Amino acid sequence: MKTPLPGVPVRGSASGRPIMALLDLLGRRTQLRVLWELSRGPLKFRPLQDAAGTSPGVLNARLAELRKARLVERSADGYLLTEQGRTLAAHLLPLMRWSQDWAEALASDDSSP
Amino acid sequence: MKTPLPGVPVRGSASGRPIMALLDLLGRRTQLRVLWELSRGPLKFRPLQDAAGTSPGVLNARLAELRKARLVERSADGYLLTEQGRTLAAHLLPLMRWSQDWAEALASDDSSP
DNA sequence: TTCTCCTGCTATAAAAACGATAGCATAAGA
DNA sequence: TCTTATGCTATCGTTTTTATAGCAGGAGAA
Repeated sequence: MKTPLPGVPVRGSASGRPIMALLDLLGRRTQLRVLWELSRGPLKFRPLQDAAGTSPGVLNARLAELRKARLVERSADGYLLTEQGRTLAAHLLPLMRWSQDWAEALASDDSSP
Repeated sequence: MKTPLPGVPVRGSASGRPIMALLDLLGRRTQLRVLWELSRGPLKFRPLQDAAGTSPGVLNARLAELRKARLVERSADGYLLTEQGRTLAAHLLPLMRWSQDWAEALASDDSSP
């Protein structure tokens, strides 16, 4: 499948704007998850597959996209975020805190209708 | 389809951890895009459909998920981010800047091998 | 009332993507 | 040589998405 990159039209947007390419790239199944798992350190193919809970075919497709986008590269230790990949992942880390607040808010909603 | 929410198992993770529910929720096609478009202000169904470049069926599914997750609600002006939705969207905004840097880096990579 | 719009969907079918699983080629070790 | 680890590719059934058509309810005009 075509990797969304800045400068080219992507699904749902013909503008080629970088943000649209990014939202399309990250909006593919397990893509955020792969980034998340790699943000903790490099992983080889199978450990990454287990960590992300996906199939080899899908993982391979995601890795190809991330490599084309220069967010991931191979190293002796396995797949590794590039410098760019790390700055992107840095934006994802605060989501962990956010998600905990979200969970609490949903829990209190549920118990007080 | 089952909406991923904190506390329940989601695709690729049985842990029920909030971050996993969030990554699954956001990793559905056009979901980030819908949040992105709504972060600019409320939109009614068809304008939102046009803005996100999607079909009514998918948009309706995404809105249902976002409403179950209490990130979006309906108002007289159309679909609107909740307070929670706005704090999440606030984490997305820096991605615009990041994506521009990314585009520049890719462009200079391409031209200097 | 009847005729248009507009809005917010639902329905359907075909195409694309995904998930689960099997298996293969290569290389290192026992 | 036999086993194990690694990084995939292949296949097939299911799910999801895309594209498009259409409908019900409400507002306003004739």
